[in-house]
Amino acid sequence: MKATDSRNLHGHVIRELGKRIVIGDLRPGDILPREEALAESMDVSRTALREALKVLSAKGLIESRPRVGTRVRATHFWNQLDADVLSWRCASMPTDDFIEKLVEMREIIEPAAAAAAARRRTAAQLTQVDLAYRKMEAARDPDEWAAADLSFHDAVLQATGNELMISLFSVVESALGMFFVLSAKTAGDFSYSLPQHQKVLEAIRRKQPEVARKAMQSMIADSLANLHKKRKGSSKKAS
Amino acid sequence: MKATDSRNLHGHVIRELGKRIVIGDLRPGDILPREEALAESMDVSRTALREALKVLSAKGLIESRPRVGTRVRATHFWNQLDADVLSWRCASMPTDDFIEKLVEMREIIEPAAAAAAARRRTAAQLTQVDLAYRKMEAARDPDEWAAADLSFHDAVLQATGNELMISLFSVVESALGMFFVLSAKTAGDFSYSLPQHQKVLEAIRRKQPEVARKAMQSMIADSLANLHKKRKGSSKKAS
DNA sequence: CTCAGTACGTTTGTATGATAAATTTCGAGC
DNA sequence: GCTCGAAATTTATCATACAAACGTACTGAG
Repeated sequence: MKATDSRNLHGHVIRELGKRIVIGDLRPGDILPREEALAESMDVSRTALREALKVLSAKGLIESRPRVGTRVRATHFWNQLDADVLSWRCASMPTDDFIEKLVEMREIIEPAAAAAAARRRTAAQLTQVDLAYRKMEAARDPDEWAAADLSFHDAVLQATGNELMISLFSVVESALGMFFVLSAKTAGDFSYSLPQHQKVLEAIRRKQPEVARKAMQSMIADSLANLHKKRKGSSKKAS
Repeated sequence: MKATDSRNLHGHVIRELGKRIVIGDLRPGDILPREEALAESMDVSRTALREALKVLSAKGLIESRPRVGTRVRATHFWNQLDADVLSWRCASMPTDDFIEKLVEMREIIEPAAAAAAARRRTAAQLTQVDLAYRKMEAARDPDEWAAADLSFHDAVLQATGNELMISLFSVVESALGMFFVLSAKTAGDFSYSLPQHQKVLEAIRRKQPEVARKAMQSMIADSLANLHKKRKGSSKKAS
């Protein structure tokens, strides 16, 4: 699911430089070495390096000008919603601060998506949500449940018919996934939230936006509380 | 404020190809001409063309593989939240459908942002919101008011301290701006929403998230109703 | 002495041509 | 008919050269 394909050489350069910028190894205002020198130091041709620089430039991380060089741009120019930028940040940030921002985004999107899905869903889209719910019901182990859960939320998003919302969710979700998909799988009783999913499903079936919104809201709140409880427990165990 | 710099040659190629893909002139699954042929047809070198292709590839619009060629990817792979992709769509879509999706995003973000701002604002951030409000109060003409209005909403977003939300809003807002910033300026009494802005400001000052959310919600609802009224009026006049 | 204009050097921008790598397709051998 | 390999095509990468842009510094005039 990675955006940059690291099979390719310039993809590797993109990641390498991108990470160094996002992590803070290269800070805003800094001027990168000349293309020739930089290319040599990374063992690629200037052509390949420039292709990478153009991509980073499109992500808003850098800016190149003749004679002056390539400089790292201020963070408010960065394409924060870019899948790569997000994943690079996730790969570096040890603080919980950034995770909370991601969670906040999820808390905003999902209830709104549930409401929109309840308002505008087609019959086919409802079928997809229903199908995902039944897979959750039928899940016998955490792996199956996690996969079905993901497809449930995905089906709800699809039912909104708003590709901007879908895109936003998928970006945030994949970034968040790096953190607590695993902890979700280690839950003792993985199906505790099944009734709440059912409430969301029924509200969407009956086209009741506000009911769907509330149900999704409480579901996320519970999920977060559960996660916090677990984290507290594990940190206790670790200390 | 454009993301792609059309001063450069490859920037021009990016826009040209990007638009043709987003508009639908080149459809998902289509294979582009060979790089050599494409470069010649656009009067650029293969180097410049490839730099453009890499950027479009990073935006998820295309995918290149040896021997197979460069193909347009399915729309669900597109970086829908990319500033360029969004602006290219806005430049083409004649239907109101897409605008409604943008508005929906705005309706989701802004109340949530107001609530988050009320919860976490610093004193300095409050000062900025207050400053913007006073500029709105002092505005004497629609231009001044529009500028102050924008800085008010921007200040609220900044006060959330969540750069993901800021980035999302700025992308959506700049896309929406293409449409109804103008109609907002043609409003007869441009300051009709001042009391509602004050409510938002006061709620943020007093750190009342839910009050701020409601105030922002009703403000947007009014703004939309006003816009619809105007559009209906103008379409009546046109027919 | 100050300011403006111009020439120069450095760095990115663009072009060209060549070679490598990957992958599909086709053919040969079993 | 099936499998494996060779060939052809297209992208991937490289090397080199020149053009354009933009600071910088120098020079000349006021």
